[in-house]
Amino acid sequence: MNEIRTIKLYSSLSGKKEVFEPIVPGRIGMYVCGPTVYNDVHLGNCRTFVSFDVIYRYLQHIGYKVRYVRNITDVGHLLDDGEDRMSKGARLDQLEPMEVAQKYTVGFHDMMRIFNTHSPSIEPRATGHIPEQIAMVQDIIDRGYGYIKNGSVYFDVIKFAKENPAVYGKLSGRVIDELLAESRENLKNQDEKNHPADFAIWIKASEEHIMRWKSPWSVGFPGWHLECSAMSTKYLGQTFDIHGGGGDLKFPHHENEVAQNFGACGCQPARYWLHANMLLLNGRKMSKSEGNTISPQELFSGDSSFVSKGYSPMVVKFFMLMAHYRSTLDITDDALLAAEKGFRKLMDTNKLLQGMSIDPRDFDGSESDTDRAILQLIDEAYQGMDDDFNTAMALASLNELGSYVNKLANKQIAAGEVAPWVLERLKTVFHTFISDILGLKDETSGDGDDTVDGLMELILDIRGMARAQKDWTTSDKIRDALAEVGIQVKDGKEGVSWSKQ
RNA sequence: GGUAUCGUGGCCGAGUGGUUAGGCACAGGUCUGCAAAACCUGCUACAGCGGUUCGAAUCCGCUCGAUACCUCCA
Repeated sequence: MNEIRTIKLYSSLSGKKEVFEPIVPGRIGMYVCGPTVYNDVHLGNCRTFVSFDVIYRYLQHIGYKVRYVRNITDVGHLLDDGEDRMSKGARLDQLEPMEVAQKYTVGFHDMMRIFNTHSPSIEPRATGHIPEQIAMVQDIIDRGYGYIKNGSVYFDVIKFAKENPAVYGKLSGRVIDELLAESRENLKNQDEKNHPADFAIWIKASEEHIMRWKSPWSVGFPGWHLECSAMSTKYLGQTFDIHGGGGDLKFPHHENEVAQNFGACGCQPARYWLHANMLLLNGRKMSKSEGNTISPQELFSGDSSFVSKGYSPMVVKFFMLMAHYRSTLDITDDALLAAEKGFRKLMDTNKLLQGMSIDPRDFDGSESDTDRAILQLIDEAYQGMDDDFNTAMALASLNELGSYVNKLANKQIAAGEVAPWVLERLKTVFHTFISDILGLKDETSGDGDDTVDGLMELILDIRGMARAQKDWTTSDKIRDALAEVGIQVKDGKEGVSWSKQ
């Protein structure tokens, strides 16, 4: 068994990069906050889940057994008026809450498939874990951090923060004194909470509320942050390795999650907290109300004033991976155009590489500078991933490796300069990074379509014959006609190849 | 207002106390029947102002700007 590579990751809890050490050697428990299924999936959501998908894939690639839990939240998010989000959606659409949840869950899964992400190991639903949530509310009450008001249960943030000053606020950088000060002013517009910073963990359902369950305190429903605490505990244990999510969940969601877990068990839920950063559109945050937004579908179809054309899902994914997951990423048409070209080039290079072989008789038997450079770049690709999953760095190395591939194909590097085993290693690494780690796939080439491949072979063969006779009219006609249907013919030193644009 | 993060060349975007990130675009070249593709070369930047240092774009301070969070939000 190979030794697992040492990786570093940036944890929001400590605010710095740390060397990752699993609780159980060789195994990782990772929890990522999934979507609330009351709406079509947001593009920013896609970036977060693509980021964690790559993290999941890489951890597995380097040898960890990973249990990846990503929830579906189908209850528990409150609106301003206290109405549950799910039931509001239900009323508007005249659907059962579960119907709404089902519809958007399916849509979410479709989108994740379009982005070629792996399914989590477990995808628990909040409504499927009501008993666990009720049990956790009881634990919190038993440990003195919950109080009951008219059938609802609230988490006593002030008491918790005072008794655990090193815990509350650490993740999001909140200052407890400020929390206390701020509150006095707000004390007048009181609701049931003792303090504005407190939050509901169980809510008594009003008469017309459709989603309701029996509990010791009332017929009601669980609070918004509780499902993640309860489900992560159930499937990964009280303390697990990695907790992830979008950066905007840091506060209050994750901070309160920590408080709940700590309040229930006296321990930190996760050792490392990872947060993916936001997506911007033309330098500004995406906002529906300001019209500064684009949906995944609009991005794919080009049906939006923000883009000049449609971009395929893999181009969008590649674009996301060109940036580090912890940086904000600005979507612009120019940037997407650049990503599209870069992606196609990488795919073409990979295709070229996978078809290459070196005749051992050409190999001069010595290790060359080229060999060393290639091995060095491969190492750098891995180092990039080891360093907080820096996909941008890994892609930069792949691009540089790609230039060697092309040079080799163009005979600008002699075949004898690359050792056969180095070429094999390069082929494996390229394929591994593109398919297994980054989860990219070539969506434009013939993709094993024998009919298309056969036809293209015939067409290019005829063109070759025409060219041999210097019949430029015929050969150019073929080239131009193919270009019109989006097929680019590439005349190389080693013969003709083609790719779909 | 409070709290964070960030501000990199024409565009996007890594990185970082002293050495070329990478992609796209652009210019020149090689190759080619022509073109495309590919390859080579060039464009060498780190918001502004101070400070620390032998040396800072990288550390510190201030200013300006951006983004996020401050109980809807990936």
